[in-house]
Amino acid sequence: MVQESQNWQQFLAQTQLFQGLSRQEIQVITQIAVAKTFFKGENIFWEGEPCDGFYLIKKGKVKIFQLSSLGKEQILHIFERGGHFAEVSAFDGKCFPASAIAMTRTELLFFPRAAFLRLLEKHPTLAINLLAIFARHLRRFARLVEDLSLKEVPGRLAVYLLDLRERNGNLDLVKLDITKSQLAALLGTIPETLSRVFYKLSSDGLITIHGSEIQLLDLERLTVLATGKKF
Amino acid sequence: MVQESQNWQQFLAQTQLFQGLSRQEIQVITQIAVAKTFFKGENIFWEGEPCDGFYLIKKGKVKIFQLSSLGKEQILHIFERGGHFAEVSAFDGKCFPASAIAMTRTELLFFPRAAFLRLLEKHPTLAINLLAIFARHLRRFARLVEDLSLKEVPGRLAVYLLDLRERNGNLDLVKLDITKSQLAALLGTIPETLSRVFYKLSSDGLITIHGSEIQLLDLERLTVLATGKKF
DNA sequence: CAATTTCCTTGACTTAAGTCAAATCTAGTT
DNA sequence: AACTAGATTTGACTTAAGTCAAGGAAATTG
Repeated sequence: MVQESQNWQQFLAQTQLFQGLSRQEIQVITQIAVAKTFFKGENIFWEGEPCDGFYLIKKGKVKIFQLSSLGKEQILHIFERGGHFAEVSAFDGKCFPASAIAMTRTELLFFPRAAFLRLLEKHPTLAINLLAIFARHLRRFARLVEDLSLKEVPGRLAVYLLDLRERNGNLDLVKLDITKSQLAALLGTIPETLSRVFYKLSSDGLITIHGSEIQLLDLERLTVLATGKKF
Repeated sequence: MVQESQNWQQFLAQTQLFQGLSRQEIQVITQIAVAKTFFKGENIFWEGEPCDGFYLIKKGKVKIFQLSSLGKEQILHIFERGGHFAEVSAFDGKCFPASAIAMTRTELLFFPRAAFLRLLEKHPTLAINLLAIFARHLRRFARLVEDLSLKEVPGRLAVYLLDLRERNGNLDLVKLDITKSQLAALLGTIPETLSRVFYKLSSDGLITIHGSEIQLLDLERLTVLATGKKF
């Protein structure tokens, strides 16, 4: 842990949360972090458990999700390298509002709550950074609610595909970076329904599908779908 | 405005956002606030408009909501006296993620964005307060997503009724403080469906209804419904 | 590379919830 | 108290999306 801290410091300085902090501050932060490793599929925490800190991803991919009593999954977000999660619980000290699972072998830095809160009080920059992060999460949630409540599955898929396109330099050929089952859980539906919606969009000429690669053929109609207007 | 500022100061000091600030700080804050009044039903802002500040409610009731292109409404939250909204947009400077309407005649204090951001940098207490507010909103949203995605309408209604009971000192006779149409929009459904669900719960013996007063007869089964387990 | 597991698709069916239209009911206002 | 605008309920119908079950595709692993 001690030798590695050199590597960490540069990494930490690049994250949303710790950006803008001085070397000294980063060094202090390094000292409170604890490394944890999780296997693929391993649970990091469950919804409802008490929270004792938050996590920063050094390597890997983490899924934040909720489960219904009947086993349906709603993915809230998927975090990758540099991402951090459970800051809200670490901040307010209440239980986790969702569960976390490592989607791949994952290396995390764990920041215990008490030390984190102390940092927060001492370093206003950190508080402002955290505000920006919370604001981003809130916007994401507002959009998720809008999608779940006011759009049908084809609309949500269109939103996702257009988003994916934008994230990948506006190329009309996009590649799904998660399985279709996971995509279904992210869109608030189930694999069977998603599969049928993919079929519908392709038979309507909006897209073509080859495995996980999807060609967006008709951006205009996809946009109409995504914004909810019913042609 | 100048004479009134005496009244305001005490009021501001009691809000979540400004609590813990000194008299001097409150005074500075008072000076940047602008009073605005809205009639019942008047629009305060629309989703997608650029944001130039946030609002604190002095009097009245404000509904924050999203509309689908077909006119369906999803209420995100209803704020009352002492509540504040649009802080996220004021903070990050992006467009409003939802619309706001005055549900009654409403008196607001408007805080322009630029002045607010300056305050935020100077007063760490304010930043911490705002973090707590954002955290609360995030938890509310996480729960809303869970309800919308993983629960059916009867379950969401049960959650609401049990919540309402708790807010009113655990009396089994609760009184709806919004119309049933608005409640439908809050639960992510429509009045017709809500009406049918009310009927079902009462014919199943879980509740009885007299207008806007609802007697909770079977807390156990209501809880089962609310937590999603299918009896 | 065979094997096993996980993922994806498809079909037949069920169901929760939305749509449309009309009849009531209610509360606030003149 | 009559009037009016909303709010609520109800009925008949449609539809999006979930369930269950089975077959095929793809990917991981020993």
